[in-house]
Amino acid sequence: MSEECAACAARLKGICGTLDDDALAQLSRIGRRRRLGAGETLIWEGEDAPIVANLLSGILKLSASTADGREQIVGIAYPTDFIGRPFGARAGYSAAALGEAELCLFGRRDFERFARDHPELEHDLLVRALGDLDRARGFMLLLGRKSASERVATLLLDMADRLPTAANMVDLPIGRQQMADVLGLTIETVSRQLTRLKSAGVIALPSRRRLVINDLRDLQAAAEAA
Amino acid sequence: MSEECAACAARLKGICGTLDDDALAQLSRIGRRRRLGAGETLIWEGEDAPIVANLLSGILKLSASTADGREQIVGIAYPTDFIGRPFGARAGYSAAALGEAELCLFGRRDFERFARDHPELEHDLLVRALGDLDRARGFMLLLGRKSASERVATLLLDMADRLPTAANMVDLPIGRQQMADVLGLTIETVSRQLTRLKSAGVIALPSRRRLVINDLRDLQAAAEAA
DNA sequence: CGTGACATTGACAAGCGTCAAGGTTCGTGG
DNA sequence: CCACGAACCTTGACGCTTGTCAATGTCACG
Repeated sequence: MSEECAACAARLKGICGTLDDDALAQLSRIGRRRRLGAGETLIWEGEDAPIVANLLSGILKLSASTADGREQIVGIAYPTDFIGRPFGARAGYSAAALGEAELCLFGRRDFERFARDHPELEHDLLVRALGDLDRARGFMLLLGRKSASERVATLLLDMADRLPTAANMVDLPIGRQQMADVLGLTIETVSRQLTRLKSAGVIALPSRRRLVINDLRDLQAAAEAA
Repeated sequence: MSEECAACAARLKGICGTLDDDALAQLSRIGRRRRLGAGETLIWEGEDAPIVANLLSGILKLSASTADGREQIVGIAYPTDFIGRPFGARAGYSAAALGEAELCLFGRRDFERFARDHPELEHDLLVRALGDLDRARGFMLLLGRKSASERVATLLLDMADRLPTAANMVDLPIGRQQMADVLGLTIETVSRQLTRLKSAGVIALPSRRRLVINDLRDLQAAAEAA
């Protein structure tokens, strides 16, 4: 096992978490580190993606777009998440860094070969894929059937859930435009709904990227109807 | 291997397709057949689903709903598709038969145990899950960013692609309300868009459940913009 | 031939997108 | 430390798309 792997952020919770030292040593031989600058794209929608990766730090957005440029964010990757599409060449969506990010990259073919020899890794990938699928389908309900205010409230709750929170305060990892791209709305509508929730006293927004939840129950109510 | 398995529709393309005769014999011991009547629900959203299944014939809808009853279809299962959520108890969506259906059922726990002992099966499940995930994410773009006419055109193309087609003619497996539930629209909007496409000469609708594509290119164009 | 489910059509209203004009925040360099 | 500029966000006015409500039409089956 490489020095790097031993000290790696993803050693426990990333895809390497299931592997023993021997296997990890093998895997480390086909992997390499890479930094991504803010906004840099790792995978392009529609192209043959020759790589897969494990996200070590930072946040990536996974997005699909129409021919005329409308964009929909179809997933957000957090550290230790697996990125890419093994066992199938064409990428259905782009992956781009929101801010600086660090990854552990693998050639897709190399990785596939390695995975087929390591059932415990494939099991882990399966569990991750099923979780992603559950999340994607939950979002389909939001995108297909929820109103703007329900969408915004749902997203705030989601982020409060998945991000470090102290005393009901969350540092938002994305700006308004990206919230809009996640929710299938425009930036203006997101802004208006945030203002509404603020005026109603449900939340406070002490700065652009900081959220305080004043009344969790009201926010949960707003996420389910209104 | 049981008699039944040998003659089964899913023997080749279902999850059993990867297994050798010995393994299949084992699997057949924990599986059982079941018929579902039209509209019957196999899995309820939010409940602990104790089973998984392989669809043999018929079509199932996978759907999620809001507390106040709005429904979104998050997937459609065709014969040989795998249904259910191994390695996680709570079902994120319901599965119900559209018309008569026949399945091969497994206890979830039994199936999980079997899968962990058969890496080739887990690999197959992984590939299926990744495919489902791609499809779900493609639909997120549709639900978040496409107009009503683009959505309807996209669905028609999708069905023409995945269903038996003869001379540009497709027998639609679902009614207008279910199209609306797939597309995140109302039945009236679906109906109006179909009328529009019909009036434009792009398609013909000789009967409720029968579609003829007159001009494939126009339909493809309609799916991408307008 | 009648009945009920399914589909179409129309009128209207609401919700969200579009366009446009400020306002705020943050980083940079003076 | 302040001033400036750019990016980001908010707010307002308006109109289009789609949802809602209601009436009518059509098909399939008994």
